[in-house]
Amino acid sequence: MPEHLDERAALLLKKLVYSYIADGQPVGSKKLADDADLNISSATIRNVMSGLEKKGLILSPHTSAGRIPTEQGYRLFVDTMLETEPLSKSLLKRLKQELDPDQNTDALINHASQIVSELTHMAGIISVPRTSHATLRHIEFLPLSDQRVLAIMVINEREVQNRVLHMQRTYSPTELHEASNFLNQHFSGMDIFEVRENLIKGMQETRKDIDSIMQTAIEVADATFSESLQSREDYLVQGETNLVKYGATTDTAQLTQLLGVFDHKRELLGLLDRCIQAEGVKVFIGNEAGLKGLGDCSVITAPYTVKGEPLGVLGVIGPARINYNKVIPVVDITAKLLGAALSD
Amino acid sequence: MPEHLDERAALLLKKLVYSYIADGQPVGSKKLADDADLNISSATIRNVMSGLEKKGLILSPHTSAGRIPTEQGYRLFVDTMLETEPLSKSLLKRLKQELDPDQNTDALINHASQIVSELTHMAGIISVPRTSHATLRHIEFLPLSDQRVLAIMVINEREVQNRVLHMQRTYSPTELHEASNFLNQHFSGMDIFEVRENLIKGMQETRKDIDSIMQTAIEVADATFSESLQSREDYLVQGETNLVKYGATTDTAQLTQLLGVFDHKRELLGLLDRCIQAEGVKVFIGNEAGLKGLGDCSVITAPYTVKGEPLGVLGVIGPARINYNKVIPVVDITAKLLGAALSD
DNA sequence: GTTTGGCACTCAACAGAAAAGAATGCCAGT
DNA sequence: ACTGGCATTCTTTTCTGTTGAGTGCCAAAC
Repeated sequence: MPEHLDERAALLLKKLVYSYIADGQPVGSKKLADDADLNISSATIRNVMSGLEKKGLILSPHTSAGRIPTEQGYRLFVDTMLETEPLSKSLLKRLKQELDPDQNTDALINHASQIVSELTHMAGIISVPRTSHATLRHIEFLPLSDQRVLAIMVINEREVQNRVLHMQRTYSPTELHEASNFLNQHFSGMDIFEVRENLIKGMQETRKDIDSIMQTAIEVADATFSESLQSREDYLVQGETNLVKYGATTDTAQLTQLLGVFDHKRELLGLLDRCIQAEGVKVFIGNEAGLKGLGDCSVITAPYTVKGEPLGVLGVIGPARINYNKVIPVVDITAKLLGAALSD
Repeated sequence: MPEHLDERAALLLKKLVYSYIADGQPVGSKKLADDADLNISSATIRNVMSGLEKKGLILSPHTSAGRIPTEQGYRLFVDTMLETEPLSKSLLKRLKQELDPDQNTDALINHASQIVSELTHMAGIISVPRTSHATLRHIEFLPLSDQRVLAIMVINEREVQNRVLHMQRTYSPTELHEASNFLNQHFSGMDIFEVRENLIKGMQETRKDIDSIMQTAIEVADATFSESLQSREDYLVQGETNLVKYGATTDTAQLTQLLGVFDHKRELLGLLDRCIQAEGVKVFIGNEAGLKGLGDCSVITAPYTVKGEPLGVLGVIGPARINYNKVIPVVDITAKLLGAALSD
């Protein structure tokens, strides 16, 4: 459809989108004609606009209103005529400060989504990193009351996880201590999957003549890993309330529908998952995202990578009528900084 | 002011509140007269109502509308004529399941606030437990790159915290290992404040002839504690979006104002703090809470205790027009279960 | 042949005015 | 002490006319 667009038509569309983003008001021919840059009359603009409307790039909500961009209009705008503004120095500084590498993974993830939500006034979403290649760094067991054991694992250098385990019998402190020693000596630095496999193999092969330390280690460690390996696929939403504050004009019904999107975890996760492979920023406009209830909304995502490996996706979600110029770089840079912070 | 209320007047107020909670519509004399239970005419009801209005318990938004309860009306209702419904068995079961003691503190806190938010369709708030008497259970240091050290602490039997520390120099793995051993041997079971004091004393007294292990231990541990002791006073809000979905009628301006309350952390924290001492459920109606922007809203809180010691406060916040009968028990029971789960 | 000014037309948004409806307050009767 | 009735008061709704923004089209101008 978008057979090559007239240069002037393109410029007009651009101006229109900018104007609509700024005001939120449908843009009429007169308003565009008043723009000092272009010296053409409103009548001419009307002609061009009518062409744009035929191509499905803009539409008028009703007869006597101006035009607003359609989904495809936004699309074309974002694809071909977007001029992103570089971040201000102060902002960049703040971002770097906030994403200080001296934090554990969870805190980083949290801060990242929080900060984009705050800066863009949209809702921030972030998928937690999939621990695809989790290497065991350190493990420790502590006895609790009632046949329960507290397991603490350090994975991938930095990430600390802990679980409360229900065991079959009571273990003494020394028993547990020796077990963790054993595991740390033999398996530290190995991939967590390998560790598990090794443990299972060890259990089957030498069922009998296994010494009691290793026996303990295997039992407790197996319980730990089997719990922790279950898919940690998840995401985090922050600043939903921005949507309320921002889209003050939109009616409540639409708002509830939008917020309802977050209740369907799976779909949103699917979307994020699809973005993880793509490099750089992706912009979904309106129904492109394939989510119900997202009419007139945009989703902007960027994967964050550690050493070239995409770990997860950072993004924002909000009304289609947003300042793409500013939001896109924010998401982009934040994702990059997050990746850097995580890889440190 | 509430000089003893006529028995009939009280009944009427009760019916009125129920009706208003159910419909959200101002209640007229006719509607109450239609109630089969009371065989009095609407005219009589009007007389009684006029009395109630003089006492400031109800008011009419405008001349030709019915009456709605005032803050004091709600207050009286909650104080003297509330008949809480016991929780359904299935609900209780679900609550117990969700608040399974085999989780770490953070998860429990999270689940608790999530579940009350979900069940009550209000926003859930919960203050994280103040670690007033934090006894050190176990501590572990792991070296990271670049003079950084990962410190892992187990406090109060169950709670795991970790920090990334920036040290003055690089420490070797064995050095750190010995340091943690030293600390575990000498200070395990002590209050964390005491540990810190002891360390400082040790540092001052034996500045010179200290052996290198203890030196390391002191340095690293001091860094850890000084970071971790900073007030962990904080709270968590969950399900703010419920407020949007629920109060569909209210206009956006009021909504934004309400959501703005969560931006003033301090005030809300103050409120929660005040509740921690009170036993049992507390209900704040409207401006009683002393928060700006909370007109027409209620806050319902209940402290959760472990072994009689109040640790924090669980609550919900939402429109004044809520089903107190159901919400109060939910908050109550959840707080109790949470306490039980935490003390296990 | 592109651009422009002019003009008729459409339709949301606004503002009154009128009508409808819901409750109340009061009063007189039971 | 209750009750039914009635005038009164206001909101809510509906209708109506008016205004103004913006379009589409056409014929003239460049």
